[in-house]
Amino acid sequence: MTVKTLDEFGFRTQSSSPKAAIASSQSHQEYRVVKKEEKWEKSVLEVEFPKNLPESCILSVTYEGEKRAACLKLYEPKSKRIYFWYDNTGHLPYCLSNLSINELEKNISLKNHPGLDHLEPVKKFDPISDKEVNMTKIIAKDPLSIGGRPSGSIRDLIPKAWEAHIRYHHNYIYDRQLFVGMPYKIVNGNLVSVNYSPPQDIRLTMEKLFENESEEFRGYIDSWVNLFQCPIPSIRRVALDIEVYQSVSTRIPDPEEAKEQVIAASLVDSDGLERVLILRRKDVREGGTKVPFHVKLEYCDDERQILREIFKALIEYPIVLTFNGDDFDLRYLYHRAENLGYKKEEIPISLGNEFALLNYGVHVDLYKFFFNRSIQVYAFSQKYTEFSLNEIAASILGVGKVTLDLSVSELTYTQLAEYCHRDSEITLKLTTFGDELLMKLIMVLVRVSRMPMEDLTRQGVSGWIRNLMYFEHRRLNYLIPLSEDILETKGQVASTAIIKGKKFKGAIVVEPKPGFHFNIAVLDFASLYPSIIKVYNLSYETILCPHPECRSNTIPDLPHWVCRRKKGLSSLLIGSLRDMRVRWYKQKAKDKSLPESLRNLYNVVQLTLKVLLNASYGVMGAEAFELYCPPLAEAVTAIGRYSITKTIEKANSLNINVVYGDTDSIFLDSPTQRQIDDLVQWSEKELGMELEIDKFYRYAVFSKLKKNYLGVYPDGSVDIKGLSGKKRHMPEFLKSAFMEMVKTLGEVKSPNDFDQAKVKIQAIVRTCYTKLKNKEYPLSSLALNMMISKPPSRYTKTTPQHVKAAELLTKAGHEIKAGDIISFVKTTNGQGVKPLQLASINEIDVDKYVEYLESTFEQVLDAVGISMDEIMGITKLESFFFH
DNA sequence: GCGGACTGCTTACCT
DNA sequence: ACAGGTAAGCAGTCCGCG
Repeated sequence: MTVKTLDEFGFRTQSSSPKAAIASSQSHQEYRVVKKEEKWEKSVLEVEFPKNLPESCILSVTYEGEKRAACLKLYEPKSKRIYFWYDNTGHLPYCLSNLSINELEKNISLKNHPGLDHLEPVKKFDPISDKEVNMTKIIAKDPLSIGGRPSGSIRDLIPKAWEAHIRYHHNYIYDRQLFVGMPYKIVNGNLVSVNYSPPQDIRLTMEKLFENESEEFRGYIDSWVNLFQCPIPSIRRVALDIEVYQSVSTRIPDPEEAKEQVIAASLVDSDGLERVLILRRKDVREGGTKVPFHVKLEYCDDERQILREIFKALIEYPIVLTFNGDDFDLRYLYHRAENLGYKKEEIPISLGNEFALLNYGVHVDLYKFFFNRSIQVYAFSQKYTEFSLNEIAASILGVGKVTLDLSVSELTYTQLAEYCHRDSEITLKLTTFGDELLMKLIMVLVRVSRMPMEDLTRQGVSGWIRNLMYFEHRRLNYLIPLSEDILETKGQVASTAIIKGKKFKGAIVVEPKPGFHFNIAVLDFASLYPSIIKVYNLSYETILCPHPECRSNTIPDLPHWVCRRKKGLSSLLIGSLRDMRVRWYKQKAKDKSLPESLRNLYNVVQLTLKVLLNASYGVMGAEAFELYCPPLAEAVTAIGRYSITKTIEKANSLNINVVYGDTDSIFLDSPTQRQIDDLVQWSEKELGMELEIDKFYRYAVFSKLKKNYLGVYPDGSVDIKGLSGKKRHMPEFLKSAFMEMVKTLGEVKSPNDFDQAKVKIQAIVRTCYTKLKNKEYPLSSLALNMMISKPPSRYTKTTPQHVKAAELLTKAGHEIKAGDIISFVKTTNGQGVKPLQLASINEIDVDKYVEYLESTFEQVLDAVGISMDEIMGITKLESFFFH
């Protein structure tokens, strides 16, 4: 029997899937896993099914096509295994119509639809009109009948269908109000929630912290505390990586064709087992490196043996980790197995167009998760800037991939083993470092977003927030609105963006006061936009609400008004999450009096909230977001502009000199503690916003440019924002010269020290200049490294320099794909650029590099009263004499 | 036929 | 497929010019 089909995901359907014999909840055997050795040979898993299951955690919810039922994947921590539970409540897919049953019954094609089960009247609360509405629930036998078929789906047969776009397995979670990531039991075949209650001291602290909030708001806080405090089980898992023979070394093997042999695979698990499977081949060179002692090297004469061992792991481990397994490893294995004569039901993988899922456990593709911008920026503070396993592992773990001089096909067995092993070793480590930070982050995100782990790790933050909001709609029996209806009733934006092509006005950037300023205090609003959403009751249903009496409750700078009668959903959700982070988790994460493990946990929650909160405003202004509401997004930024403007006015009235500010921050020149306190109190009282000291600089340097400055902390470390010398694409020689200058500026303690610094900086520039002129820098340090964001052929409007270089590379036989970093140098001949790989030192355009040197240093030096022209004048003169 | 003024494209950054 | 605002460098176009 099959485990599930993936129609629900909108996948290309595999007609059948591997034979994981799983009894239904009606089964009466004891729960235990039976591995039959003879079955293993076919990679077939047999599980006798639990009628009872001790406390287990829901990792995932899917739809099982053959059983026509939702299926839960539960992780039981003692046996460290996954158990399935199928819905036994008779839950069916449905959508909603505003037509009555009578009206719908006149619709012949609906009435005769083979997938139609029955019709049912329901009352829903419509948040847009703020009224109860009568609707009809159209209940179907299977999800595809509602929607998803190219034609003839129920949702296409009626004039307007609500909630028909929601994936069935998500819908099931909402209707059952399932807490994914939380503990449940199976008792007599039924799913039973295990109640968790946080320790009393935490409950009391929360009560105290939020005693002034409404009961409604406190309700949200309570439910979050449960989710965040409930212990997270450590989940048994394995990292998988395969190597494929390459006939042409620059060509990546095609996973759809899977023509070449799988020559190696490694499986590194969380219990310390590390295996490498190596295919014996002809003509493999002898020798090579030593593979670490603890790694189990297994030579296989037949490629099928390798696949069999991998498939065994795929039906054994609750979580399988890969790096790009969706697009490569699992896809390749699937088609390779087919090519080798495996039947579909013998392969424990289900392929979709974009995903590769497992029939037993949960496949987490770490590439997808790390690629998520929110994770990159907010959870890892931009620690990694490229998305290769090597880059990510090197910057997070300090260990990268094994570097190869040859292609994998040319390696000796042990070299190949070492290479392959390292990949899965670091893949696993990405989930174990920092006390399993990443797994915990995923689990907490699963809990907050109420989303299955497979979906969560593959979707963007807008998907998470949508799911969270939908879940809440269902809890309150709110009709989930159609995006088009929000847009129609909430109309157009009222502000104009400064940038062409943008939809509405954004934040204010204060004109910096050029020069250096000693003793700078930087104040900012704690989570400005989420605070605004909370304090101003912003939500798609409260902005421009239908009540005449609310029209006077307007937003500064805009004609929009906000509801007075009712609290907005997103205001409550985002507001409560914001408060949890600011008032509790952020502080606890820093509390040195707590044991490290606890602090760690608080940090995970804090980071999770950061990710969600930072995106909460952005999604409201993103067309692809299902609850997209432009007037709401522009209201947030308008109130933001109002807040910072009023705060600057107040600061000025307190005689504080504001030298710079951006969106939610203000830079104050030598304020007294008293002045700061006054300002903070004023903000709390007049704006209802928490203004706090973010950082303090011994001195800061501003040019006339916005978003460009340098701040020196009291300990001499330097904060650099926006300056060219720090930008990723700048050549290495320039970045290191720039950093030398920065270090010199870090030593400046008082205005008088600039004279001394000037002498040192002059020397730095001189050295750099002479080395350039004498071509003493290695070619690679002269290379600009720029990302190519789309394939070279898609640049139709202009051909930027890095694309020219990419074209030259393509001609030379390299494959260039979107996201690649193109390294190129400036040359005097040809098109003015050449890819690093094809250039030589004597065609370098030295003058161009001198220009870069000048402009980069100028950004900082002009502001501290050091003239770059003067330095360059002297430098050029000197170098003239030296020649 | 050429150079300056201008606009637009692209990337990288800030909040 | 979270937003808008800013900067640098370059590509491409237009216009004037005996």
